[in-house]
Amino acid sequence: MATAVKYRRKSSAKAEQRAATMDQILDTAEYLFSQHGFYGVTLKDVAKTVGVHHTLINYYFEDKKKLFEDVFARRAVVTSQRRMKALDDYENEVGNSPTVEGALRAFLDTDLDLYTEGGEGWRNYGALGAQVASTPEWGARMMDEHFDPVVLRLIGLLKKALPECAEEDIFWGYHFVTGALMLTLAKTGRIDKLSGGLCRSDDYAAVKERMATFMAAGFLSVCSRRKS
Amino acid sequence: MATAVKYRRKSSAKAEQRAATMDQILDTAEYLFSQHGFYGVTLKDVAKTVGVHHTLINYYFEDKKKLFEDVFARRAVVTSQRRMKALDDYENEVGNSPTVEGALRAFLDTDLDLYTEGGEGWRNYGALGAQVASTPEWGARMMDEHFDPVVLRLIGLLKKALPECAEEDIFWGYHFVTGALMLTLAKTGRIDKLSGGLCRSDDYAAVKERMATFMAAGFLSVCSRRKS
DNA sequence: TTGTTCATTCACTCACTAGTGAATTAACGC
DNA sequence: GCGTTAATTCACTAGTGAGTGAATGAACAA
Repeated sequence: MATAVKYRRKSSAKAEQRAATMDQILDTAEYLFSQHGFYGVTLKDVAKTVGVHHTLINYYFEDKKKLFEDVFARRAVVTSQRRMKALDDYENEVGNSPTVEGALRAFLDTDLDLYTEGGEGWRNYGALGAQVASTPEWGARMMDEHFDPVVLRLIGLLKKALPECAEEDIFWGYHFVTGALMLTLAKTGRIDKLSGGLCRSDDYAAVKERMATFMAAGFLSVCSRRKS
Repeated sequence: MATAVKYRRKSSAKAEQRAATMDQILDTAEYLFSQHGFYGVTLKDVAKTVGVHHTLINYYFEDKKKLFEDVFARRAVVTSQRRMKALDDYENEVGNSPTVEGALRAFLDTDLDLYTEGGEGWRNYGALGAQVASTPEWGARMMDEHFDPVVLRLIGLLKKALPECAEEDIFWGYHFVTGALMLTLAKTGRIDKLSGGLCRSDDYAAVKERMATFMAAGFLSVCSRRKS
């Protein structure tokens, strides 16, 4: 680039305002999309909740679809990187002998912690992700785009932990794991009613306590069965 | 997919015509809702696909919401009763000593068979159910309304099979099971890409082969851990 | 044959949707 | 202070949504 681009220090007031408004829009859209889906939310709904004119959303985000994708992408990169790092750390720790439960813990517990500690925004994002994941329309595509690398990393570790296991069994096992995780993040309140209040949809700690153990046993049983 | 042809059998009674048209509308709506969700489908979309005027849908079904609920309810009763019967049969067979895997097989395999053998309509319904299950808006409510009895029946059996197990563990275990089942029925095509074609989203037989075993081991591991 | 019933369409209404381009307002940088 | 730039709103467009009540026309019952 021959032209000297002048990177002026953005005056804080405007830049801050811009960032703040965009964040508010993203947060609100995230929440509303997580409750009603893409088509169930209008730009006016979002604008009204934020307290700005609805065309401001077109000003900041190309169009509605772009807004949706930006909402999704914003946190996808965070959770993806976090889990990737957790898997790296785990592998560095155990070298060539990972266990199924260890790998699953690196993957699942890291994420569940994020949703536990990340505040309302993260919880809304979880619900959005869960909905996206079970939507044929763009579900698969968006999950692929954002999460394939981490997932394949996990699967690599699982293969190492279960060297005799058929690949299909590992993929189906992973499929069961995501299904369970997604329903957890969906936070629909169903388990609350079903259990008469004994369990709570938003009790990620309870899930963390059980999930990796539960799923690890599942992997082992299916793989050993098929080996014989 | 759906043929836009009106089958006007001269000899058929009006009642038959009525039923046929309503079924076509239900089938089409079922498919479209399963792909795009409630708000992602317009009555015109449905009407156009069926090949009738869009106001005919208001004639047969009070309004859009009622159509959606009718679509959902139509097959909910079938799968619910089928699984209920399977659980009854299983209990009659094994009396007072059910196993976790046995109970899960009665519940899961019966349903997976239905989706395998039931044709396109059932597969669309499965995808719809999966989407509904992870939607906070009405998800929990609709699942509660239609499936609570069977689910509590299953949970009763699981408690019998695991008398020492903490109730929370059983509920969370069931939660994992549904999550996995729902993602299966969602049929998003994600596992296909992820596994490089090794596994196929619509291969319910593959799921049936693994799921009950996998989940039963999960229950056992979590319950035994907590007992100690 | 005729009058009735009912599936189906038609002509509209009213509200709302996403998006655009011009206008306004406030903050910057000089 | 002054011209510039960016945030925000305003006035509109063009199109779509669900739903209603009247009209059509075919089957049916007498």
